[in-house]
Amino acid sequence: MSIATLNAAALAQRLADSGLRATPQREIVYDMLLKKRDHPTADEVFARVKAARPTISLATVYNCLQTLVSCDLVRAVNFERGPTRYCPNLRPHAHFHDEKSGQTHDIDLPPRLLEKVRSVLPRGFAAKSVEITFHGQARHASR
Amino acid sequence: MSIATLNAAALAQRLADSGLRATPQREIVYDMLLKKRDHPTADEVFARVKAARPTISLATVYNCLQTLVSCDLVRAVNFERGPTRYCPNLRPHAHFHDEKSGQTHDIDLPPRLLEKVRSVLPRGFAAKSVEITFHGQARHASR
DNA sequence: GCCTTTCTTTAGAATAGTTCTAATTACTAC
DNA sequence: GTAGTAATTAGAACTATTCTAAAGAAAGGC
Repeated sequence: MSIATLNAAALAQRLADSGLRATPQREIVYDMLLKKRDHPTADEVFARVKAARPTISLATVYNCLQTLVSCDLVRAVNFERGPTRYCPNLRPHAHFHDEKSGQTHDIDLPPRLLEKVRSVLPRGFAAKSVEITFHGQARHASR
Repeated sequence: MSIATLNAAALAQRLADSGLRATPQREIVYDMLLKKRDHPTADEVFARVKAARPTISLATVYNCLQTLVSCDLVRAVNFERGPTRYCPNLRPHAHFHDEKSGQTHDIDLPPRLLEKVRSVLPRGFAAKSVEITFHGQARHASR
């Protein structure tokens, strides 16, 4: 069984859990995110998917991305008011946004640190999620 | 000397440092941010300023806010793709975004914690800034 | 297997927030 | 005062995204 098939099965399961259907569009969008994990925008995903399935529409790409986010298979990432970027990395991690190159890097977060960060919240604040973003410059242009 | 006068003087100084002029528009926009620190959007600032100076334009409010941000007197805060919010709190702090009420709360960050967070960056990553955002619900609706 | 219902996709219009443009107005320095 | 620069203004333009309405695909009941 290929990796793609495995992913497709996992995707179908997650979708079913939310009462949604597995469709070719959802599968291909998810596959593209897994294949090149460079935090693409919806437009970039659209371009990549279109190469393999020219009839797909931008609206569908937006729909699929939203669906994947709502199934917790993909994270939506925002820097300032730039276009939303999509990230299939599900481990707890922060993002490093390189202001020169525009590239985004995942930075793994040790669970203990996340706990420490959460612990600064005063009584009465219940956080569902914590987002940590670095802005700066990375020495190595690629990754 | 009143507080507003002090602020105006501080603002004028900061602007001069950047080779910019102190204008009534910049002063009033800054004053409004200091007066009600509820992380208003540009539109909200526009409405508040307009009450005191009806001839101001939305474009000017955007210009002034950008100027204040570039002078490091104000921080721009973004949640997902919502409108940018503005915050005159210059101490290092995180933001708690209450998903129910839409309110934003400042959460002070101990310098040691910020250091710890920065220390997760691998060699080669030079962060100019770190942003920490909590999403969830706060017990007390007001603040 | 057909029919109904529900879900999904699609193209294009619409929207929100922000920035741009070009003209006017206000300062500042000489 | 005049020249040169900076700031403001109204409205157009722009970008990323969502909405709308119609068409297409899949699933369940019988």
